[in-house]
Amino acid sequence: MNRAEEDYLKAILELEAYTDADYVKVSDLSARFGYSEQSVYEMVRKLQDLGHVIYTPYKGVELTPDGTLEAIRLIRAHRIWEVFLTEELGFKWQDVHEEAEQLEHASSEELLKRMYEHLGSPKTCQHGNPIPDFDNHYVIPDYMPLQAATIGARFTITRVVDDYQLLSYLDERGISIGDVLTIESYDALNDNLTVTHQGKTYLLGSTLTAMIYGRQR
Amino acid sequence: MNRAEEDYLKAILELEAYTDADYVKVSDLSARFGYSEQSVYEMVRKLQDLGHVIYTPYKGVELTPDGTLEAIRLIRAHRIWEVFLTEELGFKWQDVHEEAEQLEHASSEELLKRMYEHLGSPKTCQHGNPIPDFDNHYVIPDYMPLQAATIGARFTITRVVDDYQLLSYLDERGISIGDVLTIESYDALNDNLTVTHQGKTYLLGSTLTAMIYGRQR
DNA sequence: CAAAGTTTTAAGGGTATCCTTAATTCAGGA
DNA sequence: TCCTGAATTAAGGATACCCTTAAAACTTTG
Repeated sequence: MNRAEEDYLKAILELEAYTDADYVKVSDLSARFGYSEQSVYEMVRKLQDLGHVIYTPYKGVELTPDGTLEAIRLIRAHRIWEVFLTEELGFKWQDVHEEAEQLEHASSEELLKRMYEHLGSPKTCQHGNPIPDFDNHYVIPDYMPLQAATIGARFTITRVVDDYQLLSYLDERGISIGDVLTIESYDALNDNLTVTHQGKTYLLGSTLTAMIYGRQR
Repeated sequence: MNRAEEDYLKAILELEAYTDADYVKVSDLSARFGYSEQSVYEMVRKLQDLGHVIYTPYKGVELTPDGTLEAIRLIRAHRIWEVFLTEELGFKWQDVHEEAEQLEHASSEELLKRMYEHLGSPKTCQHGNPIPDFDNHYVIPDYMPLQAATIGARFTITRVVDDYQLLSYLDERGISIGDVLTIESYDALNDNLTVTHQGKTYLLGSTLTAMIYGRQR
């Protein structure tokens, strides 16, 4: 397992999860990495030879059980590092992605296990994404996007997309996971949602409301 | 700066320090890495083109100021990680070298600065090697090898070579940096030094006594 | 069901980092 | 000083992972 292979496997799992499909298109991987499709084909063939993926022409790539495990291992590593960087070293949550991206490829299982315990075995990273346990149970909870919340509801944020702009916006306003928003109104014309958070009112466009997930009641 | 370049620069600094010479031989680097001499020549030429080293045929390689800084940065990273792994995660000191070797290439300056503070700005790693500060002051203290200690002296361990066998030996016996050994006797025939540590007596061969450094009084 | 669009494969390149084998050049001891 | 062994350079290869351009195969849609 080297860096390139690991990046591909993780990307395949993430795209699978994101698009909710069993197959990931070569063109999607190509777009994701900014590599040519030819390069992706070559790597996909290699990963298939190594038994990590199965590639069906004109359908796409799917992870084998083996490849899934590797990908989950990387996602776990990534999120454990993210927690460490924010919780212990005081990094802002919008600044940890790149660091974790490097570290996840440089840490042994033993190290990650110890880190995980050291951090108190957190169930999610600070973005609200679940941290797969060391038995590789990885279920993505099905939260509701803020976009879909109903007027008057109280909406608890459980997960936000790891997007620099969004995270910075929320950080500046002191909004984080677990906080409650009250849905005040929706302006259909401008596609703006008005919410209140700890006494303050915010106008959120659909770009933001599509990236914030939670539960309403 | 990529992994290969970084490894070379660090190796050059370490070999310079180890052999106490201004120049490092290509053959030494070749032996150190287990690469062919030809490969080392190629990399040395590349590092010279990049301005990190100066290579004088038939003399050897020396680091430029720029190359020295890079190498010191890596050594600092390595040692900061070693402290973290032993102090915070409870790794045994003989088990941290490989982990740190990976992590040192995956951590930004910002991360290292935060780690360093988080660890309480330690002056040395747990092997007693100095951690260069962020102004890149790096002076290797000139300790006496245990080998050279005189009979009857009390010898304080200040540094041990990062060697798996040695570290395991010391770990099993609960001997670490700062501990005091009393030099009992020397058996010239078998080149064995007898020392006592916390009431227990040990017979140390020259392989070990050459890798333990300290101060005597 | 055929054209249009997408996906796949083929062919040929480039760079980085390693390799081996075989000259050639130099330094230091006899 | 000359010779020998060590150090250096040259030449040619391999693999990994990226690239572009272009042809071929397939899918989807009008």
